[in-house]
Amino acid sequence: MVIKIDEYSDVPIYMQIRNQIVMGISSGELASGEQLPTVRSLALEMGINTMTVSKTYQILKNEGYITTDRKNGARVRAEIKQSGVISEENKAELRRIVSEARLSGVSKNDIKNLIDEYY
Amino acid sequence: MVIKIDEYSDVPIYMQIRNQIVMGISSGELASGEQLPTVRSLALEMGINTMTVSKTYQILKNEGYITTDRKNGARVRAEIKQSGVISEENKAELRRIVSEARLSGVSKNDIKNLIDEYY
Amino acid sequence: MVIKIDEYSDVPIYMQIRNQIVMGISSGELASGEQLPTVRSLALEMGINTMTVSKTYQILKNEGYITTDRKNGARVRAEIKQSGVISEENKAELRRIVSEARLSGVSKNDIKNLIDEYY
Amino acid sequence: MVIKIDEYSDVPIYMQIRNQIVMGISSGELASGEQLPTVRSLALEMGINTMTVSKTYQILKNEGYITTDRKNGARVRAEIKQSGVISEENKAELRRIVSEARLSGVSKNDIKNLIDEYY
DNA sequence: GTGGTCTAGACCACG
DNA sequence: GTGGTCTAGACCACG
Repeated sequence: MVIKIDEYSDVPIYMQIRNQIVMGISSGELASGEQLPTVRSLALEMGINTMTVSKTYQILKNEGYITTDRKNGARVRAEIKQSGVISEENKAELRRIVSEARLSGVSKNDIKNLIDEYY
Repeated sequence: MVIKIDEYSDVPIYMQIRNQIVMGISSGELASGEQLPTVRSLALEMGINTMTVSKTYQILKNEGYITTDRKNGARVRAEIKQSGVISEENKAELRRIVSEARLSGVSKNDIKNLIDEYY
Repeated sequence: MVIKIDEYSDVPIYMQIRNQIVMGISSGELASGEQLPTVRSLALEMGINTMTVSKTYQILKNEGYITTDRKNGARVRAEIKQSGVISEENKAELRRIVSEARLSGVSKNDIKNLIDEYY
Repeated sequence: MVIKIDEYSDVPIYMQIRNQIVMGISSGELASGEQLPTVRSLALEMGINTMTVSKTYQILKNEGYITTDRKNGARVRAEIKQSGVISEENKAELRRIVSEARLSGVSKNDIKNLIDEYY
């Protein structure tokens, strides 16, 4: 899986990587149980510091998306806990996006088509 | 229109205000051409720095949502330009949210229902 | 409140500080809404790196014990969410401690007296 | 006695095994003088490194919970020395757990009921 | 002035 | 070899 950093983005690097890995898991590009690159190799590959990648992995681990151990490195977690709900933060973000889309003249159906595309 | 600040949020205050005004315009709570409070009065009312409100208005103006002049103060722009598309940033955010919702076991329809609710 | 680091402990520094702040909040030594030392001042006072203190504050924030913002620094959160239950991790730890105490010849009542003392 | 490793736990494997054996001795599931599996067989059974099991036995021996010799292998120690007190480390841990439970809205009695259950 | 992010580099425990 | 911790130092956004 290719991870790309937008150096001009306001989103911190560790969060950009986190987001792309989450999307990779969701899309199936990263399979359940699949090995992730080591902290060092990913850092080297992306030209960033190991601490930054380490922070990403710790967040993903905390969120229950991956598991890490010193022996095997990081892996996509076999059984990701399903809360069954969208977080309040994400709901607020979704509402903001929908509002902006509406003001830009985007139809409700156009948004729903994007949902279909991304889901 | 009542604007509420979440002191626990990571979203900067100026951005929280900006988002709520945009959502207010989208929902119609803030009518086209409607006068917004002055920077000073809004800052006073919310107990925040005038610089913060000023920054919010500057952004809203740059985004084309409001107009400002010394005579009339800030007003909701009569004709907001409609690009007809969702910004790349918002698309990326939407994709992230959909991915996380999917991994949380939320169905595609549940998300679409939220779109209906927010649109 | 005085925070003390045991440099010979296996518990990481950031976690030692985190634990002491949590205990301070629980005991009331740190009042609701009370200001915590700034990252820089605490780091200086304890002779450790700001990153280490920063990590502590981020964990406490994540756990809902404190709130941080760039303006006011860190404060004990006014309304700490109460799950009403002991985490599985803490239950496992408690069970381990009770088992070891029992094997050391410590009576059930002695342990309960400690609970009274610490609660 | 069945020993189970939680691959998602931050507790090192050698410590997880150590803890379960100690709890097994305390509960009586492992009787006084009972033979423990050999390092090799336990490692094979659990699919882990013999070094890991060896480290576990070394610790248990140092702590006075088991005896080891080349002839008899490892056995639960017949007379485990009873200090009569809880170690300072365990007291600190207990205090942390009680503090967190209290802040989570868990009553003193709920904790004591757990003591009854685990003792 | 505050917390947040990031780097370069180091050492450590686990296995 | 792996992730985890920590330092010294820097720059940034927010307010």
